[in-house]
Amino acid sequence: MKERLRAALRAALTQRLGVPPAELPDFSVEVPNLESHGDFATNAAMLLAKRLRKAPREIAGLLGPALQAAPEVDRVEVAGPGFLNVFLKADAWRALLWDVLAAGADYGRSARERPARVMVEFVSANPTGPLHFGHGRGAVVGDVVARLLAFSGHQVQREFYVNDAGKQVRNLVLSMVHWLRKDRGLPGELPADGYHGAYVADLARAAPAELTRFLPGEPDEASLVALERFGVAAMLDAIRRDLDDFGVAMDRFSSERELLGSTRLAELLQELQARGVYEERDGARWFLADRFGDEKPRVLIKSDGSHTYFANDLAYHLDKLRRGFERLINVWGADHHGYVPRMRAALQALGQPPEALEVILVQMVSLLRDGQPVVLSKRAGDIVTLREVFEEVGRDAARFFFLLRGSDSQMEFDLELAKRRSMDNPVYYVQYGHARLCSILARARERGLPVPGLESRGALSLAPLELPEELRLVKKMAALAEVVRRAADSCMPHQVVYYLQELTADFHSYYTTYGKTSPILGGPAERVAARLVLVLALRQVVANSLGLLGVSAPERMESLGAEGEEG
RNA sequence: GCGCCUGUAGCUCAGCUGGAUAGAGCAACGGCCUUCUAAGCCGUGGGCCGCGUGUUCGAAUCACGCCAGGCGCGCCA
Repeated sequence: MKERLRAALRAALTQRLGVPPAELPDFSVEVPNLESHGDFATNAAMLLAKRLRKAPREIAGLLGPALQAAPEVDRVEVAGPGFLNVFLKADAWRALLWDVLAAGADYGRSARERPARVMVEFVSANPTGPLHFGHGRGAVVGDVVARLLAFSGHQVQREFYVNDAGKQVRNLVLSMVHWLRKDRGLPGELPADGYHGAYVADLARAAPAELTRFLPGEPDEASLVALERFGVAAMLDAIRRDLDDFGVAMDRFSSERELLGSTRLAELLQELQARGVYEERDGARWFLADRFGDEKPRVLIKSDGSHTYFANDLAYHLDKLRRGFERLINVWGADHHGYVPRMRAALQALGQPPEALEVILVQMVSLLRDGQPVVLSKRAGDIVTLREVFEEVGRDAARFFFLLRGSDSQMEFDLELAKRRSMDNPVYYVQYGHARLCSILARARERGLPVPGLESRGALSLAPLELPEELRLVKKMAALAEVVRRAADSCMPHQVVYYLQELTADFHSYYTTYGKTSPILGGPAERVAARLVLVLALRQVVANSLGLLGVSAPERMESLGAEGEEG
């Protein structure tokens, strides 16, 4: 509808006001904040005031009739400084309910004229331990951004980059060796950057005997590598399980080590060399990143001949582009932000579009228990794992909480609050909306009331839906596709959360306001039928939205009991 | 010192690419359950949108400068 109004405005501007098509202003067509300002409003007249040397309201008066021509339009008003407010006929809105039922689980999905091939790389935690609490936010944000992109018509691939080649995995295996020796009473110390957690000892003890034959001696390189592979594989398995149980899917785990084995890096270095942006200094090899907007040159090959993490990661990003992905979305912790200009510089230096790389920087999450920060001692190796958190508060609540704030705001995650089954907890509010809708339908069937389906389209009139609250709900449902597209394009999944909260709030309000005077299942049969169509459509929209967040849509929720201190 | 993020109600945060009278939840206070789940609803109070200048028909939103908090500035990952 928005697009049709836009087209009508463009036509009116060129034909009635003689504005050349090339000089059309970039006017808006928006849903206004106030309902009295119509279903849609445009600022076109104000933008043209200067050029046409006319008062905005006068121009608006000329444009109005053009919009009026559309069959869905009820009336058009000139308002305020020169806004055009467009009101649609109620019937035009009501018809949308059938569209919702027809589309079902696909309602809100968009098709793109030109879908982009998008890679979302996220989590990418070192395979040296289980996912900890801090990984949760990036995991959910990446997961939902991927869902949103796919639902809004793009082709999406999700990947986890496995840093299985560097110093960290070496620290892991050395830590394992330390624990093995300790078990046997052999001398030795944990390496300075070693891993303290008890899980490392468990991991070491789980190693098959043939991998620990070097004991009681010191391991040679081959033994170390073998044990390292074992440790990494086991940790990666644990990470996969954590993600799986948290509702986060990956299409592929890309191994840094395997990528190293390919010739990508060598080619890349040659290419940089050929372009004259690669130099040797002090025994190391540098990429002259400062020529491409970064602060300073960056080392690719260290003086000991090993690669920096950056070198390998750059090879990986190039690999993504070669595999045909046009948009590379990475979800990184905000502490890695300094890395962005470096990667962009390198892509640019290699003749790739630097803007292909989009980085979602997620800010820190502080963990609270009952309002007090949870203090963690890194030295003692105590970490709060992601699994502990979602097992404590529940997967739905954990996911919802991580999505509750924009990625670039730091946030607090209060365990007690997330667990609380009360009004403070927004996830239950939304889920309860869905359960309530289901319960109305169940009650209707119990009472033997016919629940209309799509087959009633055409036969059943929706005209009895005349309450302002009912029309408001329909209008909000109409916005889903645009909300999803917007959230996807801007990588802001929290927008869907807010949408969902508004939608369910409108429903709860409608339900309660009329619960006594005009209950959904009361009154004339035609009205009940029409309202059941509204309920069916609402349930679909709520379910689809929850689905996009990876949060379950329960059909019923256990009642807490009104007189409940218990529980 | 330089760079990135943030600063909006008592608290936690929305506010889309500049639009009309700045919103939500929680907290506080007052109401609503014989009838579709009260995990709900209705109402009241609460604001220098960090500060200042600029851009323009119009700024919480854009630009610049300050102030405050967080993070980063390795031949670490």
